[in-house]
Amino acid sequence: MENALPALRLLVDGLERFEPLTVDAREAIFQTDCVIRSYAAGRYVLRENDRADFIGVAVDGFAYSHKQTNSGSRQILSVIMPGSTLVPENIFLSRLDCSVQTLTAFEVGLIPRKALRDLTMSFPEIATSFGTMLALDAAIFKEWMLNIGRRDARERVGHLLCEMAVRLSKSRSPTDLSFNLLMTQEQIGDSVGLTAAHVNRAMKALYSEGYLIKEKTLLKFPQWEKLCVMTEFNPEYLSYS
Amino acid sequence: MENALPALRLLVDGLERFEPLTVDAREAIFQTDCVIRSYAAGRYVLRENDRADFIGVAVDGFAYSHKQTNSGSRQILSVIMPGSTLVPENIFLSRLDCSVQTLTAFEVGLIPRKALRDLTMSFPEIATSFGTMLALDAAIFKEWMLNIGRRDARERVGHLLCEMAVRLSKSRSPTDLSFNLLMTQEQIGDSVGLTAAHVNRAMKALYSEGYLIKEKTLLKFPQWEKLCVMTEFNPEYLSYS
DNA sequence: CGGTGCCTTGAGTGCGCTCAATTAAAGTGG
DNA sequence: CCACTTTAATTGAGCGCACTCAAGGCACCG
Repeated sequence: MENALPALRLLVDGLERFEPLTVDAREAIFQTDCVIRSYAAGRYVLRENDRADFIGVAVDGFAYSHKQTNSGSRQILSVIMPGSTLVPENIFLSRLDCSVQTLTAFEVGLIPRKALRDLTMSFPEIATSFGTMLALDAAIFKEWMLNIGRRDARERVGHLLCEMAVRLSKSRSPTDLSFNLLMTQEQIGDSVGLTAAHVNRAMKALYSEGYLIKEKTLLKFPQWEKLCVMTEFNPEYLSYS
Repeated sequence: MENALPALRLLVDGLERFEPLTVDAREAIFQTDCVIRSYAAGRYVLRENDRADFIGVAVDGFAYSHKQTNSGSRQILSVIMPGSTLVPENIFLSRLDCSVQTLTAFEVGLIPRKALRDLTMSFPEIATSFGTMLALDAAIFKEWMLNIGRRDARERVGHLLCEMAVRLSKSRSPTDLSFNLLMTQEQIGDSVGLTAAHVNRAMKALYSEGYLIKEKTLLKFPQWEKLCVMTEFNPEYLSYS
């Protein structure tokens, strides 16, 4: 498998975000089975209620997890970017509580869940690292609940865009916060509990107030600080120490 | 400390919800320092941004975790009931990403975070159990996001009440789903992203449609199944296997 | 028996929704 | 490279759900 090693390296990097693993633990992860699978944009990678037999690590491309209402309206729960573990909760639970769908062409490394479970039992540091990963994800969930439940449209959309900018910048220069916005306005709406039409109006306002500039798909933040104040975005929750 | 042992027992029960701990692990937890602290209704137990030096286990009474907007509006993130670990994320993170405030008179067992961290490193099963606990909490967060973002007022309130009924029944008879509703309508509103006034109207509708009956604080569900259908409540997410 | 907190209700407003039409952009195949 | 198709963005008109603000009722508590 061509990309199996990079996938495992991404997983290890993710786990070591706060505390380095021991050499043995790292080695054990690299010995793990890992199959690469590719998806076109818009495809399902995981489906709610399926059994969690594999844990995915995003190697390339973007995706999102979501839940749906019977009437068909959708709530996006998280945005998955390269290096993200897909629904890390499923290391500990055997059934999926949400679906994952691709946003772009997407490549995942799939690791058998059982293998990872066994590793958590042999290496407490690995279990703890996964715990930290879950806790960080939960911090984002909480911020999203506040965002969806208690902010108005402009603030919601702005806040989401700030979060994505910071999350994407971790892998790049921390001063240039521009990024390629790959979500449609409908998907943005599904992330923040709004309609596509209203996301459009909110973004129009953000453009005209000078908070955002868009060139093709590249989104720039000419007044980053001011936007953070307006949307009450404080990046700390993305990396609680 | 009078109630230290019951508090630790509750913690062990919580951790063993899916998989039994080994005797050694259980024993190690019981050896842990645990201080009981009591709070009156309406008091803060934990404050956002404080350092997480202790992990709390709810022994008696109810509380909730929340985040606030600068303008003062509040989003409740979770309802804490006897046996709940207060913000289990904080075993893995050293800073609090939300506050905890009591709903009623409240008693917690406080365990030094460092002691629990050390246990997770000595007993991988404990780390894994905490991971499962986080994953179960995350499943509730996700359902709440869907609830807040994509359902109307009546469904939101009904869904929350169904969830509370089931969560409370775990410790009692699973057929009698009635329970003492201790949240004010304002707090319900802060849980589901509505105003107190509108929660009132939604509940009025639920009463008049025969979905709910309230005697004093006791809330009954005369048409449980129908209410579950209406609110799309499916208790599976509370105990994903 | 007055106080205090919560519930209840009304009137009026507005934010975000719905639905539909139009424009723009991105693919796609010849 | 251009017609054709598809998908996304944009905008308007009108509606309605939930909000705001305020008043009144009720229950519990000292």
